[in-house]
Amino acid sequence: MPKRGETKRAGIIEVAELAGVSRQTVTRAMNDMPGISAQTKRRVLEAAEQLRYRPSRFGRELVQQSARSLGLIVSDLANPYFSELASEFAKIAAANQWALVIIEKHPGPDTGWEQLRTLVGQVDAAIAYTDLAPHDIDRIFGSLPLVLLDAAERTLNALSPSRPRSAVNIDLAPGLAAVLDHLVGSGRSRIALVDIRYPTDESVRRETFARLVRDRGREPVVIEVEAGDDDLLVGRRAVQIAFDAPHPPDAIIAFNDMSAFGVLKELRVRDLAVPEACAVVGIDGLKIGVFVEPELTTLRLDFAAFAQLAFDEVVNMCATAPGAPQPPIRRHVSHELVVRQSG
Amino acid sequence: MPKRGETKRAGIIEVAELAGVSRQTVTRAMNDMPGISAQTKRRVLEAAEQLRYRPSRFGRELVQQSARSLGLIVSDLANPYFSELASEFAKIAAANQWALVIIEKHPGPDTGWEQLRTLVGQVDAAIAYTDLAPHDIDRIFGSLPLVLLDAAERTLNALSPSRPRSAVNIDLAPGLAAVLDHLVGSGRSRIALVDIRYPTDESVRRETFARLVRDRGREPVVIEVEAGDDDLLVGRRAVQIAFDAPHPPDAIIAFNDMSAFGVLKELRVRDLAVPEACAVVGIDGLKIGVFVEPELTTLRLDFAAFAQLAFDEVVNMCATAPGAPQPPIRRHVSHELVVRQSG
DNA sequence: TTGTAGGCGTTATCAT
DNA sequence: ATGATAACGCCTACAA
Repeated sequence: MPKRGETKRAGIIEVAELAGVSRQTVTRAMNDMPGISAQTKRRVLEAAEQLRYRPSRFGRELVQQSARSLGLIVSDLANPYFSELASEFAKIAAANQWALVIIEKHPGPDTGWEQLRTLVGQVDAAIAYTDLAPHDIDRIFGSLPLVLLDAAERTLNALSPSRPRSAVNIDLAPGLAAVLDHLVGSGRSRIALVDIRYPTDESVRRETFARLVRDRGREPVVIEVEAGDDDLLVGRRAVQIAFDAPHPPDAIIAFNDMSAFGVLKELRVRDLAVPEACAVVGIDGLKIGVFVEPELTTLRLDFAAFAQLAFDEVVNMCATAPGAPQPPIRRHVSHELVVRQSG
Repeated sequence: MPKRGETKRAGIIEVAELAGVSRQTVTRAMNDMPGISAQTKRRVLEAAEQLRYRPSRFGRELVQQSARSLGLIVSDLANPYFSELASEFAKIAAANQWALVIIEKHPGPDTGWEQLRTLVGQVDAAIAYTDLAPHDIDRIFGSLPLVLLDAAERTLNALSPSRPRSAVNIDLAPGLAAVLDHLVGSGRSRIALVDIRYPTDESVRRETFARLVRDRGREPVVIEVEAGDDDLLVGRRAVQIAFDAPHPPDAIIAFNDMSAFGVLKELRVRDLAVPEACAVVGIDGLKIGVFVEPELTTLRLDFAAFAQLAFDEVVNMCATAPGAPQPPIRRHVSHELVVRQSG
């Protein structure tokens, strides 16, 4: 029964009738299969064209048991961090004949909960970069294979153990150590970290940073900034806080590249030369880091490798028999220091 | 017959048997439908959980005739222009319960032709921002409803008229007129347009620009640059060309924001003050336009409106009966001038 | 080269 | 409240 107003689309049967052949012959023609004469094939394709026939995904996928649709949940695709990552997933997914379904889940308590469930229902596995609570994760994804990206330890530990859940996390310590060596080596003494306060936060960054700085005989400075919609403003705010205080830093490691751009901007507004008066280092290695002046020194994440790890794990989970145990896999990636002009 | 190594996923029948009920009762429990006792429902859900049961999309969609999967083809999702656009599509699609499938088709003759067909087969309609030849469009999309974004007139005219094809194009003239009024009004006399040469190009930009400039009693300057992988370099190259020539411009309208960033950068390298020595105006209105120094004056495109037009047209095409005529719809969007610091 | 039969997993309809 | 039956549209296997 066609829905209101819509006429039913032509099916394989109509095409078969119009072409005067069997359904099977239509299948052969449409899918470039052998065992059909050129003439019959042409007649069938003409009939299909005339009826605007297109094989139904549903019927086809049902019988072929395809299951190659990957959901990627990010908070905001307009954020270059997520779009660069999504771009890598697009390449990897395409190379493996998976469709990549992008789902935006903007931060906030219960924004579009039902919507999310609907979208997730269209997908055979998912990769999520989000700060959803463990409880919500279980409710939304059910027993769908899911790989979490850069999730808080606390979240991971609270996940239902019977569900297929893995994770790829970012290990900040090695990169941070490399930056600190670089900054200390170039004579910086008051090194600050911009740390955005998130509700789900764990302060693990702060502690790692403080330890690493002390290891190098310097005193750590942590600039705490409230999370905002706009990381650019977060960066500017960080500079305001740090430079309105008694002992301003001579090096700033931003929370990420986006906030580093804000740091650069506010320093320029205050006529503080970068890197002479203050070095600035970002985290992520976004492509637009070379757009600004001076070009941003940063800890680059290998997005392609990051995405590949997650994708491999998804495929792995999908291939595991449902009865077999699904030990949650934990993988890690870390950064590489890219020294440019800002530090 | 399960594929190599993989065990068949639990189906509704297994769940029904384990719970000791009929398939229909399982359906009722899984979908929160009425007509089931709380106790039975709980028993069924437990059985489902135990078997890691998840209703098959294929079976479900087959019987429900869903057809709510939208493909978005872009050349490079890591390019902020496309990701900001894609982000709007994600919001619109989600609000209408469509899944958004992102497909990257990087420029180049026959890169992943078969791959593209496979992906397109997973989708019920598509929106494409690409410079594919009309011939390839017909072969790849067949009779799939398709909306082209900012396609060349030549391409549109060559499309097979029997296929459901519409288009939303960008009308540059109104925005360009606004910029020129602004630049002339602030005393600029040698106004240049950076024009990237693409293979499929039509030089329509150049002509519109030249006409509008002459209308205002100034002499147009067109800086032609070969297309490259990197719009930033294109912008820098444009400045090199223009300022190594006898009469450099005092205002540059870049091909897009990304190349405008390159223009800004090269001007800074040459110690030319912006906007004093040379005004710079971008096109697109990307969010990162406020990240650079000085902030970029630009012609902003309303991405949300652009996407909404395309989406509405897709829905419209899908709702049209296959027998009914499908007159190709052509819609247009234009820019709004956003004056910031660079011009 | 072509046709026939069967089943993929689900939901809708109708009967109990 | 629950169950039996019939599609949904397609492809694989086999028969002609």
